[in-house]
Amino acid sequence: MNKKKVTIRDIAKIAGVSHSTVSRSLNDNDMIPEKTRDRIKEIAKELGFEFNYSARSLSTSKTGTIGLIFPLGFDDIATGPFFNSMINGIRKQLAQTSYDTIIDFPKNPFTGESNIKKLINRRKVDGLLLVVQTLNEDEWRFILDSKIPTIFLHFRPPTSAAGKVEFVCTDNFSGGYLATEHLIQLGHKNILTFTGKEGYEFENRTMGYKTVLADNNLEVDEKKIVFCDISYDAAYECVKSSIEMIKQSSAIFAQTDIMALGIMAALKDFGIRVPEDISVIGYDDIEYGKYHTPKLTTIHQPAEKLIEMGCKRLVDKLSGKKSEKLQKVIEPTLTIRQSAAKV
Amino acid sequence: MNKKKVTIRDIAKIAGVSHSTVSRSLNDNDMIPEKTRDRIKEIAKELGFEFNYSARSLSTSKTGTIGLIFPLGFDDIATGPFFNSMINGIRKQLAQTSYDTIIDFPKNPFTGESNIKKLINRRKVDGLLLVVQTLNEDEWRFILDSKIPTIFLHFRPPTSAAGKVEFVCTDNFSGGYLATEHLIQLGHKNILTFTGKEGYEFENRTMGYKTVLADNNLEVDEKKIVFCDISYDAAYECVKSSIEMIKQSSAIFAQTDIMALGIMAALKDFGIRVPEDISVIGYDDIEYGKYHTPKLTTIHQPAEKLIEMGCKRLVDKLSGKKSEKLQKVIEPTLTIRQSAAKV
DNA sequence: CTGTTAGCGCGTTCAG
DNA sequence: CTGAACGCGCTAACAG
Repeated sequence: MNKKKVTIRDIAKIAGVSHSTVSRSLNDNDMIPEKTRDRIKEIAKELGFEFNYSARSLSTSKTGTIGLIFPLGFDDIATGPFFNSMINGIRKQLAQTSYDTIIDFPKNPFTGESNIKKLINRRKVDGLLLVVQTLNEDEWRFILDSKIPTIFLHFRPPTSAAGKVEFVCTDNFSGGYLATEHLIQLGHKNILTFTGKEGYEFENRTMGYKTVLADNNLEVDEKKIVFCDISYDAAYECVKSSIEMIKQSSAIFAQTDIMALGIMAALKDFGIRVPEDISVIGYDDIEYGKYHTPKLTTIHQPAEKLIEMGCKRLVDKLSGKKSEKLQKVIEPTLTIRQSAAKV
Repeated sequence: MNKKKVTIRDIAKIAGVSHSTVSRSLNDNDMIPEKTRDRIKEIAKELGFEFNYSARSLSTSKTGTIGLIFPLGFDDIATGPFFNSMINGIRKQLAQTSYDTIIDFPKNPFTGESNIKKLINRRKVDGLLLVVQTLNEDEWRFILDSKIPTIFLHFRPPTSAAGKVEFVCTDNFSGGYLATEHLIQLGHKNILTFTGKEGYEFENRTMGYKTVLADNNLEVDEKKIVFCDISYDAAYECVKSSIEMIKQSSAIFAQTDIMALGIMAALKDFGIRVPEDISVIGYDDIEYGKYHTPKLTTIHQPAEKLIEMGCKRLVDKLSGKKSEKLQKVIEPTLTIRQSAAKV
């Protein structure tokens, strides 16, 4: 068979034209009469020809691949499901284009080297999709200087840089507000929240929690904000250490679904029923929430929409297609199931 | 700043040597005295130089990237956790090398095009890591003809091709045997198994189940093999439709952990206690199994080991390092927790 | 040991 | 409309 890689010159020879004619035909250049183009495409197809992207990149400076920077450490039960479905969503979205996807951690976990800089320097990608929380000064300068099209997905870039950068993320303040408001509307007055120890998204969710409390003339008690690692286990343990306070409350706003699951497991061990004795609302809307008993009421992050917008915009930029600058905060929505009930 | 990409010629000019000397130095060619090499490397580092991989590939035919073919549809609760941790394990393993990773579905979900062929044709990768169940004739020929180094991970290549190909997978027969044997040792005689409707891995697990039953002079009853979709929901429903048979059994071998979880949820709704009334053993050892009540007894798939072996071997092949041909079936192990008990 | 000279495969002027 | 010629950045003979 065709063991040797076929090049445009091979096609040229067969077609009896020069290799530039082949190049033009395959790139749909109007200069070449359609008849010739078709004939050449036909031959190319028969030979199973595809451009050699290395050669092509060298002369066009376009690689035809997008760099997806995606964090490490999300294979655990803590944050896994959400990010897992996110990565698949991105892959699916990109599969609709002709771009290939290089996936990398933000930093090399062994050397600490910045993969963003690496990919740019090696000229391996045309654009970047960043699912990262932070970037250091160095990386910022690099991205900006290199002018490489870049979109932040899910995480919001630092406000100082927000103007220069494109992003699409969800409104965590609004999500926190929404979750707590739902609890209030169910008649709850004494509401605890379990939040993460770090990360602006948690700060914002907590801010939403506080705000809606104040808006409804309910007391905001700092003690009711329980800081805890965002794993199932940690949430489980936190319940134990906060059990007295919990017994005096009628509802808990868990700032991740996984925490909600850990909380509910611990509650069960204490003989506290959900939602009869206490209501629980989560955040993320991971698939598993639907299968839990009781089914988890939660805040839905519109990840699909976010991914679609981000990927489309990046591809538009890369292909020179005009579209609006993307700087968008999407509103999360409330998904009512069974774990939160009237007081 | 250095807005323009720096090339080896720029370095050459600064160092007062020719560009080939720079190339040789940066590639650690012994011909160049170490002193010169160091000086040049120093300059390169200061300028933040990295090779332009397109150019490099064009002359060496090496891209410095590995293609990871990873299936679609594993973002769900059904099979998600296992494959999710697998993808992260591979990423981590590859991060220890200087290879970048292009990730792709086996086929483009929209056009149906083979991404394996695409990546090879476009000359985008040096080697392939295949986490796929099947390959069509066309793809086989392509891989073989192109002589691109390829390793099958997790899934075993069709036996007809097993000789020509390198792979590392786990022994599903042995896993099925192990799981059922554990149940037998606990004194169970009437054992059901919930298996998937398709996939050789399920066939083999079932074969292991049957074999150990026979080895222990226990009846093999085809009715006790419950075929069901491998999702949580499907398993849940299957329990309902098989409830009479279940009531006459004392143990269930669920061929995935997720099915085990669905089964246990359904059992609970029927007021059947695990493991007091019935024992359940799973397969996969997903993280969540540890958090379930009761904690799930299951078969552990040595994914880390498999990944390490596969990635190392591929990198060895790519770098020309001699190492043994990889054609290995790894034994799974039993992880005893709480969901299976003495009869 | 080092510089010069060819390509690698493709895109792109620039003539014709 | 089409072909010849050059260059992208790098590696690899081939001389010196």
